[in-house]
Amino acid sequence: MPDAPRLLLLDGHSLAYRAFYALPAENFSTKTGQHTNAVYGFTSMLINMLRDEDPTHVAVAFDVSRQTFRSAEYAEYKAGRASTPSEFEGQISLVQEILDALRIPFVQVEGFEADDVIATLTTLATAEGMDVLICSGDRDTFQLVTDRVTVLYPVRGVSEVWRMTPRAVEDKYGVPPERYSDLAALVGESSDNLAGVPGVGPKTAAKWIGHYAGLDGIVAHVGEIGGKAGQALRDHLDAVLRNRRLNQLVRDLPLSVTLADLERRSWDREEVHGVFDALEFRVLRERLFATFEAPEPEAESGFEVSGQALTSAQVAEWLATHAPAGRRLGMHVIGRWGRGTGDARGLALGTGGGAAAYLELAGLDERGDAALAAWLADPTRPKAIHDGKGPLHALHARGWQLAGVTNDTALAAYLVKPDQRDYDLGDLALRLLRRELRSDVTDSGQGMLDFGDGSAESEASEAMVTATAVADLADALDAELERTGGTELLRDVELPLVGVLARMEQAGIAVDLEALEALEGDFAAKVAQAQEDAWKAIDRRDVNLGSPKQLQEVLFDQLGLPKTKRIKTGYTTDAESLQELFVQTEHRFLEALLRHRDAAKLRVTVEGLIKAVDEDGRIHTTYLQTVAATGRLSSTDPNLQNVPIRTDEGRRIREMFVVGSGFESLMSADYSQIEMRVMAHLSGDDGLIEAFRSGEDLHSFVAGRVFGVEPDEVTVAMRSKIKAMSYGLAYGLSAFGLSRQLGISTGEARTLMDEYFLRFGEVRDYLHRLVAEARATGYTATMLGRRRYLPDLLSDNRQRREMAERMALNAPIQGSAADIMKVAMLRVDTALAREGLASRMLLQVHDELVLEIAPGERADVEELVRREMGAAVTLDVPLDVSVGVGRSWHDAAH
DNA sequence: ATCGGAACGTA
DNA sequence: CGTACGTTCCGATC
Repeated sequence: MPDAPRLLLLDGHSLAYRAFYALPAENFSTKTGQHTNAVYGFTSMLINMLRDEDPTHVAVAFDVSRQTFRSAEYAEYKAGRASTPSEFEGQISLVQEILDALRIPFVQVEGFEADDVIATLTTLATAEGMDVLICSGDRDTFQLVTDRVTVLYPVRGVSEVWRMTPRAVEDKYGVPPERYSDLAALVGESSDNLAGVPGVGPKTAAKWIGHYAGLDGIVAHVGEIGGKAGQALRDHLDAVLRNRRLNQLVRDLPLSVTLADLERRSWDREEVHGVFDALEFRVLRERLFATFEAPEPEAESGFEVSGQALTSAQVAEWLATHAPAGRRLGMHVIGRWGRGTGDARGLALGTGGGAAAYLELAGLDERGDAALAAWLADPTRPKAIHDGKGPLHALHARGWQLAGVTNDTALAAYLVKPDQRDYDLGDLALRLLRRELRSDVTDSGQGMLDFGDGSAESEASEAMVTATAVADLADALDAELERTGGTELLRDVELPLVGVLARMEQAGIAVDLEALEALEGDFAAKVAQAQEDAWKAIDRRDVNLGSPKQLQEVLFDQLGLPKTKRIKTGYTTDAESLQELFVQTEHRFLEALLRHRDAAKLRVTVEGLIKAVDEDGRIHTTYLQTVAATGRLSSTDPNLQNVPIRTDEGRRIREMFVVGSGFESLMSADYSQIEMRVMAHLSGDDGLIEAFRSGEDLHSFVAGRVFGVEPDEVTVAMRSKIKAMSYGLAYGLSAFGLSRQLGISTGEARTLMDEYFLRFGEVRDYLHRLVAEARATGYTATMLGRRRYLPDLLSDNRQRREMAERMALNAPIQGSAADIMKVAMLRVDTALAREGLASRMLLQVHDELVLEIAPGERADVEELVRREMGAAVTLDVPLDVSVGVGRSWHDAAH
């Protein structure tokens, strides 16, 4: 049975007004200065309603003027309301322009309120057997609620609604919807300037209504009601009856529209574009079209694949037929990989047109191997693959090279939407192709797919479907990247980087395992001693020092120490707070606990590294290229991007990373202050640019300017304050945050920031511009055009919005630095090969590269690295590279 | 067995 | 109430 038709009715004025107060007006205005926050919020709600409720009919009701039959009866009706803010002016007519473009009728009747129109349409619609949804911020509409009529009442700005069903009204107010007006009359409605009975709230009113079956009953028995409340009711009975007359909605207005006029119609694309363009609603327009023109991915079908298992003898011919010059194949490798190596068992190839093939790699003879190797290694034979670094290891392990990869669908999807947590092929196929990774494989040869084993056969089939999907997805993502300006980034940076990273992973870095194990023992002894001391200090041995919960019990219950910062699970026991407590109380337990924390952390770090040492005595990390939303790499299993360096004890761990046999030394090359340099360049700030060009110490230079002293008069304290502030800038640091970090007052921090921006004003302008542009376009972009989408910039939730603003500030800076480092890695890699050097890159730590230097190559490599890293991009400031060399990573530090 | 929170290491 | 990560441990939950 089809669903009953559903009518959605919106109260245009009340929703726009809600939106106006939910979204900050200063963040929503057009170039011409017209504020649009109310229009934006209303339209956003409208889109959500259309999407979530999928109504068959829609209308929006508006108030016409303040003069209504209600104000005629009671001159004070709605009096005392603040006059409409100037920023709200004109926004109602803009809402109506949008409705026109969307072909949604709006209805208004002179002398009546929007709610009366809604009540009338509700009455008409229910008589016709329709379900009705009312979206209004006016509680008077609750009187309309029935089994078939639901009110959606916005709460918390415009992001959430309460669904007021009969049950919900009863639960909330203790009366059924048809008695809600009685309750409101008794209690009063301050927003309408209708006073109720003093001292009577919803609870009392509901009790009376229940007892006397409504307001009529209450009036009939008004003399029986005792107590102060009863007397108050008798004193104010006229007002109550007046309230009741005024809050009664009119359900039989003469209207110029019929229900048939309210049926949803398709809109005119051009007109919608025009209106949204004028309002500069780029993000919202995307959402509108995404919601209504590309319905939720619903798999229409699987992939039609005509596949065959190839014998060695067939490989060359199949490739010649199905991958003629220039024709890209999707590939999928079956195997295992990790820690810089792997193994491949099978390879599936798909044309995307339907033809697919599968090869058992172990079974290939020389001829098949040669044919495959030639195709794989040929840069002019295009391939697409999904997350190809692992498969690359697997192919390398079998002696094959891979070239000509023109798309990696995981990387491409990452560039299109870098905030996703993973890039599962099946999800991408569903989203972009609307197909399921389902096998509709037909056997194109006679029994060619018969491996004599059902599971092998289905594995081969699935692999061919996957290869086909990769081919199709690659095409779709090519188009998507072209649209969003990511083509070059994929082709020139991310794709070539895959091979570089694979070689770095494969190389790994040598460690001194014996020394590492000795270090573990050392740290373990420190942990034991610290634990002993801590236990002794509190005279008990049953406390797990690694358990925040048990620590809270000890610190705040047993020892009665002052409470620290609140967190979800109680009070924090983080190192900073413990340190503060220690300064206050000098309790021995705290000292021992902090010592235990440090040692325990170092011990587990070392343990993790020991576990990660491979048979070749080296640690092979895995770099993730599609994880960090800003474009950085991340390192895992183990993470070699967070090896301690800040403390002496921690640095001992870096001594364990050493040069491997056959090499002469380790070299560390890092960019100094790359993010500040990016900021100087992108902001064009003369002062900051001069700071870098002068070659003086950056923080001293800046401090000198801010404090108005000569560079040699800058004190250590001045420099460190400025250093903290400079670094904080790129993170969206607030005056509050700065004050907390520096231990100064907020006022002092504010003054410091003001002074800073007085001297480096273009930096502030630039940072503001970043956020404003991101708000307008919906995304930020790095120097190489890497985008990050931040829809929360328009959230009505302040916390989310401000978080997004800090992300918008940071993403282009951190991301541009990441771009530069990626280009540098490609250049260094290429130059090492070109110059025939045997030295190689091992690690990348965001702004640092670690290389292993072959005998006699030190000077050449140093020159090469300085040159290539320094020339990765051309900025208005120099890109300084500092280089150090030594037998260990620690010794190579500088 | 799996998950979220807290804590902490890096840039 | 400063961004971006990954790992470990605990303790609740299944």
